[in-house]
Order: sequence, then C-alpha cells, then structure tokens
Amino acid sequence: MTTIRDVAKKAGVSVATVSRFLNSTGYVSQEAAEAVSAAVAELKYELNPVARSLNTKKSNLIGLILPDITNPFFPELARAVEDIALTYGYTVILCNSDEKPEKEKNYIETLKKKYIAGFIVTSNQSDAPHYANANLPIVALDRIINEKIPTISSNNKEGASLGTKALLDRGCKNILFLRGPEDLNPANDRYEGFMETIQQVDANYHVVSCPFHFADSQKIVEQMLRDHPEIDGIFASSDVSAAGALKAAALLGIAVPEKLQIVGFDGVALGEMLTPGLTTVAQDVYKMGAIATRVLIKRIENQEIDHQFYEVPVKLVLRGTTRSGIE
Amino acid sequence: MTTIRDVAKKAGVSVATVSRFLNSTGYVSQEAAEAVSAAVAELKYELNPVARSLNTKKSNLIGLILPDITNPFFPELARAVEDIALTYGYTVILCNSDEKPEKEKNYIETLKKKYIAGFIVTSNQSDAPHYANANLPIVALDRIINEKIPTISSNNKEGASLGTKALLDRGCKNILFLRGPEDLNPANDRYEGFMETIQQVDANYHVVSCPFHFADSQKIVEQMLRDHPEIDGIFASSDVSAAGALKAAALLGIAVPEKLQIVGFDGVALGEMLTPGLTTVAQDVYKMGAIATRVLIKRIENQEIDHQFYEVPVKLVLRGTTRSGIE
DNA sequence: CTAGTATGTGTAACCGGTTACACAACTATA
DNA sequence: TATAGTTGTGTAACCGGTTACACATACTAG
Repeated sequence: MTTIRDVAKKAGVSVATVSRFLNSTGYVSQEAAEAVSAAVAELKYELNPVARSLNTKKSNLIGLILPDITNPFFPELARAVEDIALTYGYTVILCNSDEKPEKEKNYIETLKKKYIAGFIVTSNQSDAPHYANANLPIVALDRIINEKIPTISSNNKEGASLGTKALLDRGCKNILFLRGPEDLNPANDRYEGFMETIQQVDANYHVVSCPFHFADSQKIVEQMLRDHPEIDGIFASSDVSAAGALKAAALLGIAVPEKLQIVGFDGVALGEMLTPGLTTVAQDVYKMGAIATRVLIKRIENQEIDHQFYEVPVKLVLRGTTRSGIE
Repeated sequence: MTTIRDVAKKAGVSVATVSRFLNSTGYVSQEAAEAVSAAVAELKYELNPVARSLNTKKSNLIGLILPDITNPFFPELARAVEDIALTYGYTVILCNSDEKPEKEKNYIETLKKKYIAGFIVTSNQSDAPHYANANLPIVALDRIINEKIPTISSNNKEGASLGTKALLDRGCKNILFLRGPEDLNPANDRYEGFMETIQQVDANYHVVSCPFHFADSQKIVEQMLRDHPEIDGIFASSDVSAAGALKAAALLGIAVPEKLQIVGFDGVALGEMLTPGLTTVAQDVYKMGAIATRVLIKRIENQEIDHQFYEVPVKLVLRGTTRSGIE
C-alpha cells in the first residue's frame, strides 16, 4: 500500500505539502501541486480513510435509523438515502431500531465511536434525549425531535384532506376512518386532516384506531362492516391497512367500489397489485429520503440549510377502489 | 475521551499490558488484570475502533451487496443480516448494486479501504473476478461465484417441483410456467424443477420468459390467456409475477381458482394481501440471511465452516389461488 | 526603507491503538 | 548446577494520515 510518505518522497516535497494539496488546505505552489499530482497518479496513491478519521474525528459514514426495513414504507426511503449518499461520497449504515429507544441509543453510541458523520432518523419515540444530546448532525423524518433538528415530512394533513374529499366527492355518506397508532405523529396529522374535512360536510363517520398491520386491520374492518353495514367508504391511514380493508370487504362479499369505496395512504407498490387497484394518497417517499440526505450532508459540511422544516407534497392516485366519476 | 494511556497510568502499568488485557493476547498477571479492569471501569474507558482498525487493518463492518432493497425479496434478507450481525458486534453497510458490476466493484474498493471485514453478496452477474480477487471473506446468496466462496441458496428445484405438483394434483392440464430472467441462477433452477416434473406426467404446458416485474408480467399473462384460453394453471417463478398473473385474470374476468389456479414463488408478504390469497412456494428468506451472516462471521473469525453450500428448504403455502381439495 | 501581510514549505507531534523486542524472574529438566 | 522454557512487563516503533508551528521569501503600503 502506498502511503502519503511515498508520494512525498516521489514528488520531492514533504508530507505536509502532499496533505495540503490533497485537501486543498493551505498554500501549495503550482510547481509542488504538479509534482504531487504526478506522483499520486504514478503510484496510484489512494488515501486511507481510516487514518484520516483517526485524527480528524470524522468519517463519511451516515447512519440510517429506521424501525424496520421490512415495513414496506422503508425500503424506498433507504434506497433514496443510499443513492444520494453515494453521489456525495458517503456510505450508509443500516440500523433497525424496532422503535426501541435502547437500540437507538446503542447504535448512536457504537457509531459515534466510529466517528460517524451524522444520522437520519425515522422513529416515533416522542422523547429522545439521546438524539438531542448526540452532538451530531441529525435529520428527522416524519417527526420533530426538537426545533434544532431539521425535519422532513409529507404534507400529511393536506393528504388526509385530499383522501377524505375523494370519498365524499364520490358520494360516500358513511365513512370509516382507520386511524393509525396514536403515538405516531404523521398518523395524528392525518387524523386531524380527516376530522377537519369531514366536519365541514354533512356525513356520518366512524374512527377506529388500527395498527399499520395487514391482518389486524382486516379483522377490525371485518367487524366494523358487520356492525355497521351502512358504511360506504373507508379511508385508511396506510396502504397496508387499506389492503386489509379490501380483503375484509372481499370476504364479506361487499362489492368494491360499487358498494364500498376505499382509499389508502402511502402509495407503496402493493397498491397497484391489488384487485381492484388501490386508490391512495401517495407520498413521495424517495423524494423525502433524498431531501433528508441532502439536508444532512449540508449540515455535516457546515453549509447553510434553507429551512428547518421541509414538507413534501402528496398526490392522490386514483385506481379501482374508488368510482371513476365525481357525483 | 479517555485513552489506553490514561488507563495505563491509572492502573500503574504500561499500555502494552492494558492492550494485552483487553485483547486477551499474551501474558497478564492476575494482579495487573485486576488493576486494569478497575481502571477501565472507573474511567469508563471505551476502546476506539478507528485507532484499532488503523493498525490491525480490520474492522467490524460487513458489506451487504444486493441489487435493490426496493425489491420485496431483499428487505427481509437485510433485516436478517443486520439482526445477526448486531449480535456478533458487526455493523452492516447497505449497498444497492442495480446488478451493475461497476457499482459492485466500486463498493468493494471503497470499503476495502475502510478495512471492511467481509461481504454478503446477492447478485446475478455470472462473472465476477472482482469478488474472486477481493481477497476478503465473502458469502454468496443464491448464486455460486466459485467453489471457494460459500453459497446459501433455497432449494429452488425442489420448490419448483412442489409448486408444479400443487397445480397438477388439483387437476390442471394446461399449465403456463412464467420463467424468470434467463441469466438468473435460481430462476433457472426453478425452470429445471418445473420441466422435470411436468415431463413426467401427461399435461400440456407453455413456458414464457418474464421479468420479476408486476406490470410486465401482467401484460404477458394477459396476452397468453387471450391466445390460449385452455390454460387452467399458472406457475410463476416469483410472487410479483404471480400477482401480475392474478391481476390479468381479474381483468379478463377469469375466475380464480375455479377456472384458473395460480402458484407463486417467494413467500413475500404481498401474497396474503391479495384476493384471493396467493398460493406460493415460500422461501425462508430470513433464515437464508441469518445463515449467510453466521457463515460470513465464521470466515472472518477464521473458524471452520460446516459446508461450502447451504440449501435452505422451501415450503408450499396453500391459499386461495388454488382449490382446496386434491383431485 | 521597513513593517506587515500573503505565499510557500518542512519538521515533528499527534490521533489512539497494537505489537516486536528486550529483559527479568521464576520453574522445570537433565 | 547449568540450561531451557514459561510467565510477565515495559519501551518504543508503527499504522497512515493531519496540522501547529517555525521559518523563508516576496510583495505591498506607509
């Protein structure tokens, strides 16, 4: 392995000059620069990032902390983070937290020892002093940790309003809202959006809390549809829940979208694979991940960031679980 | 930050003794051990992994190279790798290769500079000298790179046979086999398994190549069902393709499973969310990832491994796209 | 003409570990 | 009793970079 000393010798300068040239720090004469450049090329010198880390106390590692990569929302996010990180020369470490503060804390401490550059965090823990005190660049997704930590989020409230209107516009009079976990910020924003919209019109509605889990949602919806046959529209706070609702309807022999219309939230690939295709409020997950990564890297590199809060717009995607015409 | 020198001073010994104690290398007297142990506890000393890496030229980083985490097969794999790695004190770096040898090579080189401990590779590139020459512990999933690299794979051929039989046993006489990409090892094993099984019985069949992609599969199947209305069973080499087939059938108004039965391959979560639920040959993806990680860590730590080739059994999961009784 | 600033470079300490080697003391063997 | 082997420890070099500081030269302004 060629070291900076080999390069210095070959170029006839000191290691300090080589280092200055490589890092564009301090003065280096034209002459010296060329000599070093030539030596680097000739020796095929490549800087050792570990040695550098040891005294700069920095690395180009980014930690991505998410609850569970297995949850269909996260792979696309991870993909975006990795893509963008790569273009800036950063490497992504995957951390599944299972929402456990203990695990998150553990990752943060382990990776701090490796001089990790920063973290992107997707978590629903309402309180997280280990983030606030981490003393590291952090960007949050979907949840505000504190006012100093930039946050990227979908426009959940607006999205919920869109989804609700989609059902109302298509004639629904009795809407079931599948509310997500109550300790989850984005789910609560969606709840607010639904409530504000539904209360402006003359329609009945039910709200049921329901985890973002297929089988549970299916069971809950099945029971609701049995107890309340008048329900003619379901708005689920996640696509997975919506899939559960669709399955429940199928099992009960309720025609979708003729007798019951369903709208989901997320826009994951699953939606188009269902029959009928799932109408949903689609988040631009890739974009969220991309923005989060760019913001984080700016923070890492001490550049100014434009905002503390980025809201990514959502989009209504109409498919087969809603009727085509607006009544 | 407390260093090994602080500990040495506190314990009244040399840094060498501290290091020997921490690494269990060389001789350390009972007395010295206790003094060091006490000093470590008192100073809350934690070893700096970067400094260690610099001269051992080793780290506890594992690279996970996969085509695209967005593909529903991989999140569970990634999860397994991360879980197991964590229990052994390793950290996982996520690398999306998009099947491009260039990207893979780039990751390998970048991470080698960080003294990465080893790689788990899921790739379909048939030729990969950069792996063979990487001079690092590597474990392959689903594909044999060369005889020196341990490989973990599902029993694809056996699985294909199972899936084919499931259709035959339920009365299918005209089976469409959706073969996967032809440059993909596991897909070819499944093809072989299908062919061997179907040729032993008196049944018609068609074979069509078809990427593991929903919309493409749907189109291909739609066309095939139009051209060959006699088809009464479809065996897809992946669940995503099977989902496409199911959608095609729905669009054409063909009753599943009454007129057409469908079996997929993979066992991803999507299967149970479809209506009817997808009968499939399920791979134990988590187990594959777990085994791969354990084998890799054994290689990293120079322990003996049991086999060069691990075949993980598959399981037929019966759901609604096949009829319940065997005829 | 001189002080002050910008330009340019090298020496050597430092980041925080590991380890080769030298050396001491003690035990076992012939 | 001489010799070899085992146990135990410390010094200092080393991994491969960065950077504080000292020093030298050239240029500018007063």
